Order: sequence, then structure tokens, then C-alpha cells
Amino acid sequence: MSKADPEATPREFLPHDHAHCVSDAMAAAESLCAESGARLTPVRRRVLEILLEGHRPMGAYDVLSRLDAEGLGSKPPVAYRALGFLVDQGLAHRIERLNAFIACPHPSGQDHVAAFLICRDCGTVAEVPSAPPPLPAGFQVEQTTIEAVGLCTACADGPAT
Amino acid sequence: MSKADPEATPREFLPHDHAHCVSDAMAAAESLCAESGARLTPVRRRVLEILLEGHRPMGAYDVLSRLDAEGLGSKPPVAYRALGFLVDQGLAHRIERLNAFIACPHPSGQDHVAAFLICRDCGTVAEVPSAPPPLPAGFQVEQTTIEAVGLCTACADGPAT
DNA sequence: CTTGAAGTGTTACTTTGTATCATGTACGGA
DNA sequence: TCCGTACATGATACAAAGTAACACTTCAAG
Ligand SMILES: [Zn+2]
Ligand SMILES: [Zn+2]
Ligand SMILES: [Zn+2]
Ligand SMILES: [Zn+2]
Repeated sequence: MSKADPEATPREFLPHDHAHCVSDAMAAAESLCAESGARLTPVRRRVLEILLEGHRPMGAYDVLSRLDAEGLGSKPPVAYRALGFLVDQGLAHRIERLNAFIACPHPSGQDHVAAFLICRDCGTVAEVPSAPPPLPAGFQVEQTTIEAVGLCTACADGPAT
Repeated sequence: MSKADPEATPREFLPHDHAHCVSDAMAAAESLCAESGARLTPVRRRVLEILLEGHRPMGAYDVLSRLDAEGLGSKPPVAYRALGFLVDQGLAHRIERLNAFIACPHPSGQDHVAAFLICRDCGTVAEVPSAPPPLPAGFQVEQTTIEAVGLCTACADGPAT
């Protein structure tokens, strides 16, 4: 497994073998849950798959309508609970700016600090590793949200040719 | 006017002369709007005052109920429009984690990068100056959101004695 | 004064998120 | 094996947050 280069353009903004990217993340999720004892139930697993397949942020109700179509649940709490579980386990993240959720491309079990790059044109979101920003001593940080809105390389270069 | 020391405990977490802090910010807002030609109308001015007086994040509907009580408007769009104006002018900020708004304590006209420290115990929020975090080159950042949740000094020290 | 742009009032919705209680299901100990 | 407990799901019924659209008013520039 190669370490991510924090300088490089994130994979999300480039063409890539997405099926592979989904199966890798699912495998990682399975083994993390097995290890921690967390129960990756059918609904939860399917929600994670839906997020991974979408490969973009999805609202809770978007996820829910997928679940509903598949007979896995039709009421909001079903989706919110599964998403809450995934976020708690570090398998997905909530994008505050979008009221949406996205699968973590490199779940690690730890509660890693990440920054999200949100392209306002194509809607793609990339997760990049990040350090907690320097903050005044004295405030005891427990969780940090970093979200940047802007234009990805593709959208900045060729604005709808 | 003294420059903020990025290391010091933010004013918001300490006792301070709040009336003064309100009048300063209002004066700054007035002159910024005069300068830029933006129209600080009665509703907008009052919303800014409400935010400043509250000195804590307020939901749009919290603000709205204040406006309503004063006969300045009772329908959601009134509040959202005024808040939108203030955010556009850099006189207030939206706290994504809280779906809430807070007045900027040091409005500068420019669209400054700030981090928000959110105490999960007492609900106080401090705005501290911050640099945009290091991100991969290639993504054209236009706006950055940085929000940290945790415990302020007071709440970390004396947990509800 | 006219006129157009910006601001406000209001209706009627949409979207997002939860509290609560009932029901089901896995799993370890008696 | 049977039981109890903990956790997960199902379902109802709301609460909270946000917006589209349209009519009307205000205000400043020409
Ligand atoms: Zn992929
Ligand atoms: Zn893009
Ligand atoms: Zn500010
Ligand atoms: Zn506190």
C-alpha cells in the first residue's frame, strides 16, 4: 500500500479504477469492524457500498431512497442510524457544507484529521490528509472540520468547453 | 487597535467588556458599509446587533423570533436574507456545525480566513485568525471552513463544580 | 418626475434531522 | 436448550432548517 503524497492531485479528481477503489475500501471496512467488534450489518454494509459506489457526497435521503428501492428500509432513522454508525467507525465522513456524507477512501480505525476539497462546479469531493491547524493553546480540541470550496483542476482548466 | 495574539486565549472565553465589544463592532460595520456602498438597512442593522448582543451562535429562527418580537419581520426569508447579507459583507459568519450564525468580532471588509473554536459544554464560540491549511496544489481554493469542537479552558478546568 | 435596481412582505413548500416506542435478533450464561 | 440482555431495526410522528416565487415598496440616479 503506497503512502499518499500530500502534494499530488487527489485521486478523486482524476480518472481511476473505481471498482478497485470500492472493493479495497469494503475490505478494509470489513477487517476494521472484525477487529474492533463493531457489527457491520447488512444495512450498514449496503449504505457503505452505496456511498463508495457514488464516490461523491450523498444526502441522507439520497441514500435512503436507494435503500428503499432495495427493500432495506424506507424511513429516515434507518439511513441516519447507518450513516451515524459509519461516521462513528471512521468509515465515512459528514461534509457539513453539503449536509451530506461521503465514504472514507482510506479507513484507518483512528479518527484521522482530514480536509475536504469540494469542487463547486462538478461537485466532486476529495479527502486529503491534513494536520490540525495551529490554534490557541488552552482550547482542548476534540474534533476538527476542514472544508475548502473551490475549483478542481479539471473544472478550473476547461470551464465547460 | 491592538493586534490579536494568536496564542492567547480568545476574548470570547474570558469575561470582557461586552457592551464595548458590541459598540465597536457596530461602528466598524457602519463604516465598512458606508465605504463599500452596501446598504445597512434597519433590519440588517438590527440582526447584526442581535448577533453581537447574543455573542454566541444563533440559529436563523432564533434571530427571527427576536425580529418578530420587535415587529421587524416574522417570516423565514426576512432572517435568511439579512443573515446572508451580513455573511456576504464579512460582518457575520456561518457556523456549519451548528447551522448557526455569529457576528464577526473584527470585521475587516476582506474575506478573512478564520477558525472557530466551539465549546461543546458551554456553547461558546470563539473566532480566531487562521491561515488556510496546506492543501494539494492544483485545487483552486475560494473559501475555507475550519471549525474545531472541544472544551474551552473554563469548561475543561471546572467541569460543573 | 421617471424608472430601474435593490430591499421587504408573504405564501407555501422542500429538505434535513430527531424523539419515541415497538419489535426483532444475536449471543452468552444458567 | 431456554432466557435475558444488549444491540439493531421498524415505524410514527414531529421538529428544525432552508428556499422558490411573486407582489409590493423604497430609493437613488438620470
Ligand atoms: Zn474511486
Ligand atoms: Zn470539479
Ligand atoms: Zn471574522
Ligand atoms: Zn466552555
